[in-house]
Amino acid sequence: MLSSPFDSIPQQFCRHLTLEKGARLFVQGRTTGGMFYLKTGDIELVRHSANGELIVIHRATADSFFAEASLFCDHYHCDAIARNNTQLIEFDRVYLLDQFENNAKFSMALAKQFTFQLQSGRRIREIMAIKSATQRTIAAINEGLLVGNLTSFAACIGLSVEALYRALSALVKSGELVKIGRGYYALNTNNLEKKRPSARANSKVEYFTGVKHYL
Amino acid sequence: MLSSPFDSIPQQFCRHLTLEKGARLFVQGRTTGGMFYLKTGDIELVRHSANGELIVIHRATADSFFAEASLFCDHYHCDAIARNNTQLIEFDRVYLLDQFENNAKFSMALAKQFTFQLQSGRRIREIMAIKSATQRTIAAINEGLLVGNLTSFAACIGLSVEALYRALSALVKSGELVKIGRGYYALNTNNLEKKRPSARANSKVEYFTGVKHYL
DNA sequence: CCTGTAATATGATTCAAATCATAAACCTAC
DNA sequence: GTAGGTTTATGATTTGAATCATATTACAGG
Repeated sequence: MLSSPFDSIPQQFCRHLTLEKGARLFVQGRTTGGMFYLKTGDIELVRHSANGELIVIHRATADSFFAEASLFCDHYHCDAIARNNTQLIEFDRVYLLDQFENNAKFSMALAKQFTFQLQSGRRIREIMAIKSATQRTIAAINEGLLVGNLTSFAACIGLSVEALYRALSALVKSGELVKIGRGYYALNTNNLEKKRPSARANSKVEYFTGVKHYL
Repeated sequence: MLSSPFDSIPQQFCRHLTLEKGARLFVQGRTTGGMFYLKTGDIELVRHSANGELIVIHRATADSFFAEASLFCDHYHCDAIARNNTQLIEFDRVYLLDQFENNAKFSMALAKQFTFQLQSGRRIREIMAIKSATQRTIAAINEGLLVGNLTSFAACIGLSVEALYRALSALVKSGELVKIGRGYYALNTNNLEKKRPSARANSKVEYFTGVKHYL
């Protein structure tokens, strides 16, 4: 479930939290307690802009980390609000910093985590720059981003749900996707073989397609 | 110029490189040599998809880092191609990993770098999810993303240059921006004061607005 | 089981950004 | 200086995604 090095953190440094929809996890200015892993639900990080309005700076979704930078900051720079009932784990900041001082293996594993998330985030940004709904959708699916339901997937890639449904239909029609069932789509591997150039088909190059690897 | 901990790396571990437009920095499968800081120019990281086409997974621009994950991987998982004449620095992987083992201060500074970049990337992603060209533009400017010329800024926030020019015009007309000169725009601070609620104007909360801080 | 709600799905319409066209300002190289 | 390329800029048109409307399916809770 939890990836390295979080799977090795002693339980006394993992605070398991449950938040009701609408509850605040922390507020701007509060002393930082640690970084978080979001098991289920949604957390929105919002900042009050200079002219008073709220700006969403990140929306964390299930099975992701957030507030990593708080490890190196004394105070939170935004509010964190639960947009759904959520379950999360807070990893104790003092423990993590202590591990950084004294446990090179741990700090490398953590830094590795961070760099993989950087990669992942940049890929998603590149995907979100794709104008065509259909092209963006297939790119996102190719990156393994289609995990939850279609509604959250649509939000994740910056499309309206309707646009996503139409894109999925088009991709099924064009043969790039197959519809497994209501709300379930998969890459059409047959189609993949057909389109792959023969030279490349026998290539010895190892493609880096594992998604979990990036996160 | 270079932020911590990169400003403290001995010169013998910093390879200064110059690439002609179109040149390859590394190719998929090659043994990793280190992570990079891009001084000037543009580097595109591209991957060959399963069906043979090229996928841009990241476009690094001036004054940014890339290939951080290569520190923890033996081989590059994409090609890096210069899209303009570029100057960059390669930080030796073996040195960095050695520092991780033996220099807690250094590894913390590096990890801090990573987390700030994570924050920054997520904010940009959130900005790119804004549909309205005008709203997206002002949000990006508020985040300090308008640094280079307007053409690259447009690409950075996923707008056509024309849409950006029109958004800028609209923002000048609405008073949120002021046009300093041809191609130069700035936030209208007068307008800001006017709109800011009086309660907040006297607030003691420190807003986290420094952009460099995030990168 | 029934009811309310959310997710999936598709059709019709609207609207805004992309695209195409054009031009002036500026910058560089010869 | 001027020729060619790039950036900035604006107008006209097209296109495609958002929006609105509607319906079916699925699912949770009483």
